[in-house]
Amino acid sequence: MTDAAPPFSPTRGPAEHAVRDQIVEAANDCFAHYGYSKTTVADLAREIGFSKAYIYRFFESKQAIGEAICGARLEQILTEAHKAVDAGGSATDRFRRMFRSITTLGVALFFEDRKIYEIAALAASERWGSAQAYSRSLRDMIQEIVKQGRKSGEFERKTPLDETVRSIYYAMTPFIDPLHLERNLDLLPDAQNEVTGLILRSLAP
Amino acid sequence: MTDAAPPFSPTRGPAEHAVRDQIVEAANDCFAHYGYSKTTVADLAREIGFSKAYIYRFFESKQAIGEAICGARLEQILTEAHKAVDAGGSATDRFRRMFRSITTLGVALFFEDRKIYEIAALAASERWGSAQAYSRSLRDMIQEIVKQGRKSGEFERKTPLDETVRSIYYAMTPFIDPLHLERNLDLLPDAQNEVTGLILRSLAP
DNA sequence: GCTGTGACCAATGATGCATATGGTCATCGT
DNA sequence: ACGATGACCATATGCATCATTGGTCACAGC
Repeated sequence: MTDAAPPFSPTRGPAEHAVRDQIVEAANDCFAHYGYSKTTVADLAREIGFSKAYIYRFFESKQAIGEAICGARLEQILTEAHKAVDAGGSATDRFRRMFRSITTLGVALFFEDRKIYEIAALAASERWGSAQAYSRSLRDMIQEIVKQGRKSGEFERKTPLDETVRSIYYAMTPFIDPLHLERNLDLLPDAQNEVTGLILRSLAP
Repeated sequence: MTDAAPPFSPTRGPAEHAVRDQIVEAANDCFAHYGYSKTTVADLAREIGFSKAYIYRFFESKQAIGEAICGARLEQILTEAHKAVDAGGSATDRFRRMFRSITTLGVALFFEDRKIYEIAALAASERWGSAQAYSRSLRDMIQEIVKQGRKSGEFERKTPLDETVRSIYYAMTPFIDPLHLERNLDLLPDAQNEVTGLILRSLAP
């Protein structure tokens, strides 16, 4: 198991360090307040009382800081989704709750923390590591549910697992990917439920 | 049956008129060459040897011209897709060919007529009438296939037809919508086949 | 009534430039 | 070896200015 740290975001310097945390904290505040692009590295430096150069001892670039913020928030969503999944029930129920919580949390992020959402959208459009890690985790989650459903006889077992998982993920995309989600807000929650239905029908044995 | 004309694009003046055709032709050339945004209405006017003001006797706006161009091209794609569908076979085969031809033609447009593709992307992102008409036609096509598959006993009949059609359409989105398609080029053709599989499994009786 | 236009306006866009910004480095103090 | 920085550079960004552009209208010739 890899630890809490995102698999790979271009970072440097000591991984555990008070100053690193300070930077992340300041970035969280500033990015959420003024947005990623309008926050300068100098702003962050001033905020924590160090020089700009020092920040670059801990992060390779401004983007790396953005990835850390974005990645943390996405992991938070994943954690909540996992909670929803772990609440038990059939694989069908688990899938429903998983999908539903992911989009609900995405929408919440959009309305309650727009500036952070924008970072996530940027991460998605530029394929940042944090976004890739997020989608990989999501596919892992789907895989777990499908595996369980197959074991319990709830889901079909003919289609290769990988293929099943990927195709489900693609079908979910319009309600998962920040770039798509914000364009589909007016379709919620109906469209999402209908796609859930389609996916579950496709899993029927 | 509504005629060849797109259901509603803000147009005006006589529907059949040599000058209208000239405008469309010039627009086709200029847009394809220089792009929609870099072609000015004055350019089109010069091209056909009339004044700019005269153009506005036939089109309510520059966008309306863009919609005409875009709409025509999208209808062309639909026509080709229809051909592929009408080639016969089971509903499954029909669906496969339909989906495949739509994305293939989309990709072809992207590589062979980038500038026109960009108009389509713009139309999608701004929800132009031509884009809406396209998606409606697509849903109609899906519906026809599903209906046929249901009649022949190939597809399940429990789910409401409308819901089935919409959910299939959503699942196809990543490979249909210009905005999504160009971001997913690297996944083709595998991902598309996998989603096709998922959709067909969901239709199993 | 139909064909056709030049003059005109508000708003959007290019253009050029000063400033700000991301990022590096040599260096200093401990 | 670690903590920390100011000076520095190339590029990106904001900004003020001015030119284009989308769009309208009153009017002219037939």
